Amino acid sequence: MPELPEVETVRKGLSRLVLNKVIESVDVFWPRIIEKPEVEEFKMLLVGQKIERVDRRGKFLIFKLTNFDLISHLRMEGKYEFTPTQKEESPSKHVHVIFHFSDQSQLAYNDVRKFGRMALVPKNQSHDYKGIRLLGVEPVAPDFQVEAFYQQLTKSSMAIKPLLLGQKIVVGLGNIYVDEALWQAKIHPETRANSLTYEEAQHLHEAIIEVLAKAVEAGGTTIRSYVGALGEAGTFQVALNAYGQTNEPCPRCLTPIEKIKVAQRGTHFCPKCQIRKG
DNA sequence: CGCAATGTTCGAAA
DNA sequence: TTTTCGAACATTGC
Repeated sequence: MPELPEVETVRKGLSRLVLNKVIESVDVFWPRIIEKPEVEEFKMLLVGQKIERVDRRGKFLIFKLTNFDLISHLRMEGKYEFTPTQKEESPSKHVHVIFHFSDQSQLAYNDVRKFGRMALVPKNQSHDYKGIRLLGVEPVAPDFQVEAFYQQLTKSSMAIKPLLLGQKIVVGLGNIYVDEALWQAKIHPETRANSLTYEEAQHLHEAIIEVLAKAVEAGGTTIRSYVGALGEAGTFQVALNAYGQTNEPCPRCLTPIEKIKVAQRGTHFCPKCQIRKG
């Protein structure tokens, strides 16, 4: 589910449903989900903690608790499922963590591929956490500036697509929205970052902001529909121009969209609009 | 059966 | 030392 727009939608959903809930107990069925501290301590420290706020940094969710920050990354397929009353049935196959609240409601973490991770760190220390510390800027003004963006691009010989997926320059883009932003900016995904002109960087900068902002506004793009999971705004709320449009006509020039592999990721682009030069 | 899937991390190679 | 590349993580569905 998760690129920035989807994570932001989940954040809003959680803010609505679990704010001020007090954790009574925690179940962990797949210990590797918990990065730190060790599982028993993780469960113990969370008892009695109240959820005061839910924040987001890049694609990371941050639960602001009484005495800790609980960091959660959904990776490829992580989902949160809120249940207002205690559940009778045993948790479904792909639920790996359950937070039980004092009012009998509960929040379950479901993740088919088990790639997601959680970590508990001291209060207000999430910015120091390994995965968060080196993140680039949020893709909104005034954090995200063209001049700085262009300067960063000139420093790398990587193809532009994997560079943007790396989250080191600007956060939030994943495989779907990076294809969309590059299509909108008319830049070939394999173009070397340091061969982009200032003007191309400007177009890309604008495209990144617009693509992500529109998707946030629409509540994210859902490819697979999962009933009952937070952040499932429903179906296809954002029209995709490139991603998943293999052989479909480019909405600008009607040339069939092509699919190639770039840095081991499926990559969709228009061979006419997005000419590779660098 | 083989491959691809909304992401990050780690270690090796350059 | 730094940057870049590819494999690994785990499961499902086409």
